[in-house]
Amino acid sequence: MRVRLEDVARAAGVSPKTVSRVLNDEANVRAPTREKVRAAMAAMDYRPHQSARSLASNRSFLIAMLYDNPSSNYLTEIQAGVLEACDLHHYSMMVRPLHVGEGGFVERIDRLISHHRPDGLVLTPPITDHPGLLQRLHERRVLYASISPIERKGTIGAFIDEPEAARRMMATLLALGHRRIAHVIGHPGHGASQWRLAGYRQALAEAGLARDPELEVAGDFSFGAGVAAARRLFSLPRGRGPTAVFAANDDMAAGVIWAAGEHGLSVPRDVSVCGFDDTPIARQIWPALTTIHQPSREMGRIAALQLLDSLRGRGPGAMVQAPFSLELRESTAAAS
Amino acid sequence: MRVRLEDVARAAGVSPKTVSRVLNDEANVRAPTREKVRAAMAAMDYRPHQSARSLASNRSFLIAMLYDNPSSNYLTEIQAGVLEACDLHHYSMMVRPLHVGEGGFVERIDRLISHHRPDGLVLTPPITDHPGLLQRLHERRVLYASISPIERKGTIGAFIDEPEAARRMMATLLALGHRRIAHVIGHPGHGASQWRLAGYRQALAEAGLARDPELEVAGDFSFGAGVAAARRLFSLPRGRGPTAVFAANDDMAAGVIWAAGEHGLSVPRDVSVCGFDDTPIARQIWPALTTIHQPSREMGRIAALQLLDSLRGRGPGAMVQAPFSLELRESTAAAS
DNA sequence: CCTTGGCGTGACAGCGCTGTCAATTTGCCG
DNA sequence: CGGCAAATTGACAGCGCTGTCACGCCAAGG
Repeated sequence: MRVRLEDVARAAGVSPKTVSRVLNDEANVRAPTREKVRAAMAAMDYRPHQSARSLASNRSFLIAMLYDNPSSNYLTEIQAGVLEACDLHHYSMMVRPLHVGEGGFVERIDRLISHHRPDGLVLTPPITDHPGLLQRLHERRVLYASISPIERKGTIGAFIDEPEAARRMMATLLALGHRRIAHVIGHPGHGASQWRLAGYRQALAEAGLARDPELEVAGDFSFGAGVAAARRLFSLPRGRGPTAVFAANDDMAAGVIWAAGEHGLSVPRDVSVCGFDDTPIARQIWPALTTIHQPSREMGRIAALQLLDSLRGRGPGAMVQAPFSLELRESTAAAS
Repeated sequence: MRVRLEDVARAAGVSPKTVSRVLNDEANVRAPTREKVRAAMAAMDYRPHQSARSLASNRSFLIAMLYDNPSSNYLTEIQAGVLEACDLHHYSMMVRPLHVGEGGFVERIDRLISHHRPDGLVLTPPITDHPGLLQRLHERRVLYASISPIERKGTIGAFIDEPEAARRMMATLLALGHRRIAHVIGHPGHGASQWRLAGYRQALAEAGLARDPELEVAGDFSFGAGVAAARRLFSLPRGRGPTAVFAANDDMAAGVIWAAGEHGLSVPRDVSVCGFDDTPIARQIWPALTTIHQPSREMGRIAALQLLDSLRGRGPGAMVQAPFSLELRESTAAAS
């Protein structure tokens, strides 16, 4: 039979309740007692039974991560970060793919919560911004952390300064002499799309350049959208086309480069291309992509830690800003 | 307060134990009773409390998926499949990244099992083939399903006929007139590497072509390894270099195409390139990659279903063969 | 010196479910 | 219709832990 809390208590010469207190880092245990219990736990290699703890304390020690995001690179990074945080506090993590548009989206999550009873959720874009869901979570008093939500106020989690990052990217292109810079916009439901577009526009304005609606092309973060957008851009009459394309993420940038090949354009000689996110694909295409590096894993970790802090009653948790960096690679060059 | 099993029992006019029986699909409940209970459950929107079930029955209703694989595309697919199967049977899934080479690898899993007590595991390559781990799992009597393990005997899970797939790919290249075909080998620890190499060699033999050691280049499934391998291949003197490169996976094939760009070679005009796995990158590079499509998600689902079957005492579970298909795209053409 | 109050600890009763085993009912046969 | 085995149902005692509350102790204040 496995070691139970009761066994530890007997070995340490204290009551089960005291062992429980030590296990849960509760106050009001004298230091020597605490040490004695800790020693007994270690000596007996005691592993608390999570289900029993859950049943008795009405907590699950479980965090659920919800996503509706086609970018598996992004997701595994976030997931790894959340997992690190969970391990640190002996929580488990479960993951759940969803489809925001689908009927019964909120009900599906509701059922998930009833079934698995996670103590908290980690939301990723665009789930972070589903009003119906957020309201339901408030009603049910389910705590959650958000990664890069549109509305940061009153929410805990992690984000980067996206408009600033986009401006930085634009500054780089402008410094290379580009004046006709196109932007391939991300999925309309994502905050990232708005912010990156805003940064793009602001950079143009700051440089004293006029916005050209023809150079702002809709997309949805997918490779295919990048291809489609680029086809339109590269079909523009000479003089009205771009010398540089800033895609709102790497996948679309890869699509743009793909389409450049199709149109017989050489990157970066004929046209510069840059992306955003620094997913592995940025280094796996030719030429390697100039992009903004986003510390996804770190952001997952931070968000989960904030959530865990607030779950364990260690402060209210915060919305933490993470740093980004610009990765200058071979897909950008001076304007010809 | 939430609805408990006892409440359902009262509503249905039976004992709690009978409701429990219905909940667990046990035998020896008369059909009308079963229906009565089912109706009460539905009417009251009863959700069993997993922790209570776990505590009382000593099962966790949890499957853990273990991986040590850098390909996030592959992983999220498998993960999605496993999750589908888990949902079907109201199990939860947890995921755990690991590093096979690291010290304490087996102990780490041991601790994971003690802590979370999963009812079973789903293993992915190369964890499927770690002798120390498998022995430990047998000792602890932990059930597991494997995806594409080297040793299929006595194991449940899913696989595809890899040598046959590799042969099929080679047949395609041979039919295009290629005679000097290189192979970039996968990570030595993976069964897939052996099988794909074996299929490559067998196809050569069947075509009456001699093996050329210079054309079998070591790799490790990473993009970088593809680049390195291709640099060696493309530096071979004229006449000794390949007219086609069959990389053991898509990432390396992408690396080969990348290196081709570097060497001023045009794909597929100067050299044909093909991969294996059909991950998203196969369509996101230019030219799009001819490759073998592997139904990863389906394989994850099948493996998990086999595991669940055997966990729930519904038969012993089996090692199931899944179908593959050859995707002919733009990276291959007739030999020049 | 006696309160008062807070700290440290333990006794006890469940949390919501299932295993065990006994009680009851049913079906079937002679 | 009685008798017996099998099928069906229920009573009860936990699973391993924590919430609640009661108790004993000691320092500080009057």
